[in-house]
Amino acid sequence: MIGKNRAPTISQVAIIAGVNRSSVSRAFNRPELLSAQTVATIKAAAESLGYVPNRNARALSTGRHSNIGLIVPDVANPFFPPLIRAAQGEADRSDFCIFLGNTDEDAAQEDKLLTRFAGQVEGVVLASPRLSDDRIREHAARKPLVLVNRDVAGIPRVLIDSGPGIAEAVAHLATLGHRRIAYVSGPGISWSNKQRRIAVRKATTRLGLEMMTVRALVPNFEAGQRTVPDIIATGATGVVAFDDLTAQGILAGLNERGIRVPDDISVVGCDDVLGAATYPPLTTVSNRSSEAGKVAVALLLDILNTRATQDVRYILDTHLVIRRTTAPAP
Amino acid sequence: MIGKNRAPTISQVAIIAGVNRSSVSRAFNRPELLSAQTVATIKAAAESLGYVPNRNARALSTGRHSNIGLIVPDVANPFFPPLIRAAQGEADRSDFCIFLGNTDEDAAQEDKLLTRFAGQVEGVVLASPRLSDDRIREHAARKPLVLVNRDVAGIPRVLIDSGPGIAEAVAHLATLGHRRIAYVSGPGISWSNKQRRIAVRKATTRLGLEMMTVRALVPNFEAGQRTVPDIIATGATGVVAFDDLTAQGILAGLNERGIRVPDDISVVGCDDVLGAATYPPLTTVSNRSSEAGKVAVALLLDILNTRATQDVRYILDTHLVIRRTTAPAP
DNA sequence: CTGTTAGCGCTTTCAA
DNA sequence: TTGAAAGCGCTAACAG
Repeated sequence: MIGKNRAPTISQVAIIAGVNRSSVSRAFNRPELLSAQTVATIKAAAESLGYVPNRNARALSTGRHSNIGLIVPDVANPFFPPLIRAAQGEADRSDFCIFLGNTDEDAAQEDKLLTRFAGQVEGVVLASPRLSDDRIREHAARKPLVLVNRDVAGIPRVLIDSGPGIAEAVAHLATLGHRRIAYVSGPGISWSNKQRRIAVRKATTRLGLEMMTVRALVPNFEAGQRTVPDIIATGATGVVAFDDLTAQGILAGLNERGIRVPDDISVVGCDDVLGAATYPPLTTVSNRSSEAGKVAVALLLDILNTRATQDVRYILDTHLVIRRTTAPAP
Repeated sequence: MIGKNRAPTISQVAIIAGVNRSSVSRAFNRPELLSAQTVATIKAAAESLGYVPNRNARALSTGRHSNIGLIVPDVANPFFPPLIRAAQGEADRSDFCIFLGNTDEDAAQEDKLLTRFAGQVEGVVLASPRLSDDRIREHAARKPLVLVNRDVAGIPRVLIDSGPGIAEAVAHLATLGHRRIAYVSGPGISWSNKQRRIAVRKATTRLGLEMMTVRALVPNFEAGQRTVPDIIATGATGVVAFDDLTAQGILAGLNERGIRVPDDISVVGCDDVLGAATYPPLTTVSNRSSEAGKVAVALLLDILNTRATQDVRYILDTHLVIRRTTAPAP
């Protein structure tokens, strides 16, 4: 029988150290209130038992769990792992643990996880939530909440603004002589998608280009690939895709039909999650998801510390990363 | 001031429902012990307050947290997100929450997280741990532990065996008439690399093929791309790469030089982390990291339920996934 | 069926 | 500088 022995408690330490339980507690939290002698004895006793404070019990009495929740729509979407990793690192610096939640892009699941986390976390970071604004506000009213890539007034949020990057991308295409630009959209509910579509619209209008929209139902490789006929139908020579996965699918679909990139058509991705790992290497918009994760956690921790609500709207700018899927219009 | 209101407690519900606190508890955990009437009243009261049981407090009294830990070396390594996602899904089915830990491939960090999780989780899944066997055993003695891709006798573990998949790959190439096979290796220190190289060696020997090894220093796109001249130099018509990232780099490097895949040369990857997202879609060896995550959690949950130690050694075989980078030898 | 009574492991006044 | 006692929110015998 392994793993069945209960962890040593504060009382056991107290007994073998010959002190009261409260002293043991102090030895760990406010050692300056105790004589160096006592602290030493207690630490030694604790050490000998392999005692490690039960964070759970501590939380019950203090209300401070030193846990935060992190909820993402899809762990396996390459946009999120860097964000998760950075969030994790930032939490770690403050001795916080992270509860990870995966919602499968489902609002109901978000709700479920949020309530399941209740009572175990001090606050949560909600990345790209699918929940309605109202529902988000309700949750925020119960517990500190930081949003990533969702712009709800009054709720602290960190937003990756693809605007500048997209504007650069369109300008880049215009410079290369492209006059008809197709935007291949992502999920309709997504804040990012709306933002990107608008950015393309604005840039094309300003530069006097034509813009068409092609709909990809979900942001992934296959969906991108399937949009290729529609893209061809638009007669566009420049394509801006919702994200890199979609762009990669488009690349594949184009290649399949013998349409050369960038000779016949130029393609720009968004989020730079594939690095240079496509062929040809994808021109794309930088994503900064890792910074977003770090900042979101830092913000949450700050709110937790100051116990003050902050209506922060933290913007991370993006820029264009030119690789080899863009070239002069044919 | 948002997010400062304490969550409603069982006592508040009890008061407005006009019952004892224990009845409220029963209404949620053992409703069959109460009259339907009482349950209804209580549920209504709870609902009106927005009461949700505090899992933390429950855990303190029952010893069951319904939380597990999941520790991985690097969230951003594409091998892990599917594992994490599947683990999460499996835990979710049993209403378990997951603490996620990232160790940056660092044994000390593993230790740290393991103790930080103590008292908050019932057990943990350790993926590809860097800790010593002894240390792992110590941790396993305190709390149920399931290992992924680490073979320590006596500790329940799930192992992904790339051997069969690689053997299939080589056989597949042989069937297609390839006689000279190049293995593009991964990092020398890696256990997986060793395992895979040996598998290629064994299969080529058995089938009477020639095998050459080409060294890629790190397993990524650029390194793979840089091996192309060496690959060409070997005169091999079939290539087995350490992993998909390397294979993708090779694809790009080949394409750059006008060498057609699969017409001129066949390429096989390993780990199937890219799905069909390369062009041409990559023939590769399945990795099953997602199943590993699912199985590991299921195993852990089972151990938790039965409260019995099980010396399980769960092997996940791999197989060849034939896509479009392999064809008859020229 | 439902209330009473002890705790779970730890922190935190309040006294001494 | 240390101990005593109350309590965080919930569960679990034990009565009734």
